Amino acid sequence: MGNRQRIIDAAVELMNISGSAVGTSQLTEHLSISPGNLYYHFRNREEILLEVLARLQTDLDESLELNPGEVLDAARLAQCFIGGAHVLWQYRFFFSSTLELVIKDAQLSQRYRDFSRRGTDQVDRILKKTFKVAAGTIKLKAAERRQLSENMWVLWTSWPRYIEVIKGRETGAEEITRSYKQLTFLLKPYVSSTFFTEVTRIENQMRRKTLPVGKRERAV
Amino acid sequence: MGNRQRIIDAAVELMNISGSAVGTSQLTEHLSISPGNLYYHFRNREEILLEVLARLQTDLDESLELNPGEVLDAARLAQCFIGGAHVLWQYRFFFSSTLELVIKDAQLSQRYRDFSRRGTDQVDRILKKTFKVAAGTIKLKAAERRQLSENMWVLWTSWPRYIEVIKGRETGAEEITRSYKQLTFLLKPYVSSTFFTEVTRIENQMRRKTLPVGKRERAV
DNA sequence: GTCTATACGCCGATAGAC
DNA sequence: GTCTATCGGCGTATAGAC
Repeated sequence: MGNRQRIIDAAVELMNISGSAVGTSQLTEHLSISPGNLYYHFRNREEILLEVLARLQTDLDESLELNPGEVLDAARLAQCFIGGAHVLWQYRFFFSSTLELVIKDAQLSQRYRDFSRRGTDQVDRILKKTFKVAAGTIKLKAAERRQLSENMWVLWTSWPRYIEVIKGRETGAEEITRSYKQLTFLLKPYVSSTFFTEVTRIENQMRRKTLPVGKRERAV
Repeated sequence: MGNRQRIIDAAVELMNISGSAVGTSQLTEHLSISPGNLYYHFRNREEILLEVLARLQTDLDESLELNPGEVLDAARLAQCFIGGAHVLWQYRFFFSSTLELVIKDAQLSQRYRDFSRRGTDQVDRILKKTFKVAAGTIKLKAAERRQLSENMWVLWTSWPRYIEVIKGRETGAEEITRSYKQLTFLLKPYVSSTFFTEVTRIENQMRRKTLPVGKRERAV
């Protein structure tokens, strides 16, 4: 793997550990490369973050983009939310210190706004399909559903760092299940009880799967 | 007002504007005092943040602490959530960069954990009283209510910075109403419709009051 | 309580050799 | 593509005069 990729990986890894203030020197030291090498691959620190954000977008799209005609059952919903939660966990530093990361660069700011908007839209489309298949007794208007989507997006993206700060490190991947549980709880009033039972069943299945195996985490 | 107080105020003010990386030099420059003066009042940067956190706790308690026998109607609930939202807005930098702020100091980390735990508990007590007075058709067990409280706490504290990053600066106080709206939406399924109507009525009242008057904000 | 002066380290970034 | 060497700036913190 080229150094360009390694630098991006290191940025994600170190910022998750130490926070958004991680600098280029720490990256080069961690990778045992020279400052000159880093600045050969990137004009400046913000350009690294632009790449990180692009990768985050790609990774998250993979979990959240639905095929047009696709029918969304509980298993598929779980796949979206659990897959997405993994991605959000991997890039958790970005959501907890967004201002600090983007403040110096107008382009980066705009890209993040687009990213966030897109995320909310994706959640909203998922909810729309969900309610089409498994509507509960309470019906939501489009504006209300949108409100719910935005709440879920903010909660979802904020959850990883919140947990980390509150529970300390070495919490890790088993909290993915928890994130899924908290998120789907917001959905509960608006879906049929059979649908929610299925959603919960998947959660329990997940817990049994991930917990005993232990550290299932990728490079984080 | 003594310089000690002014330093704490400046820390809150500048970190809201520029993020958690604001340093002692920027504080002293902003206040036109010497570095020596700052370090006369505080041993180090973390000690300033400890004071900020203490003030945040005091301010938030004022909005969230209930008298033991107190009955909680919609107006009182709104008072808690709107008053609290003002406080959270004033200290918004703290919730968006908690890790960065707290990571270097074990005491500060612990204090923040306590603060966060206390906040969740306070929200939970408010919900408990609310459901006692205005229970909806869906009943919650204590564990579920707790889940809801934690969701609300994370959403509530994350909301200010989220809005700021997404909508850009100069959004300000009118977003308090929005925060209240998003938060109470989570409550909607679990309270009686008359109670929620009342909650919404207060929101509209607020919007008419705060918007035309414009910048109602205190020193932020 | 407040100041000046200063030590020391880290960070972002560049120049130029290999 | 990668290195060494280096610059200027800023951040935390201290010593000691007033």
